[in-house]
Amino acid sequence: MARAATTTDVFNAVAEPRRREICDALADGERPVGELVEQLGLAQPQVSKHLKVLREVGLVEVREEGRQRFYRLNGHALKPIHDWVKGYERSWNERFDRIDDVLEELKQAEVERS
Amino acid sequence: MARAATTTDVFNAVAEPRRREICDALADGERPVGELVEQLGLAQPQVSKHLKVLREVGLVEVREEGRQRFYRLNGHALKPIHDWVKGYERSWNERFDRIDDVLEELKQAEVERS
DNA sequence: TTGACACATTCCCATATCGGCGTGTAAGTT
DNA sequence: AACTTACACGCCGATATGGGAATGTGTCAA
Repeated sequence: MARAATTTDVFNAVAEPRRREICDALADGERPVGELVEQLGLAQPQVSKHLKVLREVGLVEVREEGRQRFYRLNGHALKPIHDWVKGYERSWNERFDRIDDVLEELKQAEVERS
Repeated sequence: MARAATTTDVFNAVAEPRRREICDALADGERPVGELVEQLGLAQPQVSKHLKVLREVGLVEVREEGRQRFYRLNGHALKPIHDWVKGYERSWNERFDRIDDVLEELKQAEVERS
């Protein structure tokens, strides 16, 4: 078996840096392909291909208007990534250390109560 | 050019489901390879290979003890993913809607003050 | 109709992948 | 020393990739 297709899930789709850049460029509203081509400095076909991948995993949606196609982001599709990573947030977020302290105190209180 | 190496960054390393499973298995403490093999139901060589990828991107670290190698997670390496995804959190987290409301109120107050 | 424009699709190709399988290597056991 | 255990590493093969380049398709303009 080879590596999983980029269109398998959002994790794979977003592993590609250019695809993340596209998301970023789409963060504050829809954009036609041409504008993305300019902004990313990539050839138009590659941008279209990246957009296709993003479409297939539901990260972007298209609106056709004349000969232009406006792509907009569907950030909701990123939730699975967020959900998975969130579990490890404790590693760098010291705010959780304080929660740990509180939990520890509660546990102590429990012990003392029994 | 082909697809970026899995060892390029954490995004690529974690795109592989089994590698995420390994992280999950390591979430609550270090484990020897054999235990991971059991838990994941994968062949030992593949687990070792996955671990190597995770090591190269700094997601896991090893501790040698006799003929065993205990791997532990370094969740901090996931921060880049979290940071990137967090920017889109607004899409699914309604809590941000309330923040938007607050910002709107502040803006209104600013307008009224001037 | 002809042409220009905005994209999408296709072909080509060098490359890295993941799993299967066999083998190396160091540590512990008898 | 011979054997076993716990891993790491190597080779193989089918496959999808991403960029380059060319071509196809639908829309608007003259």
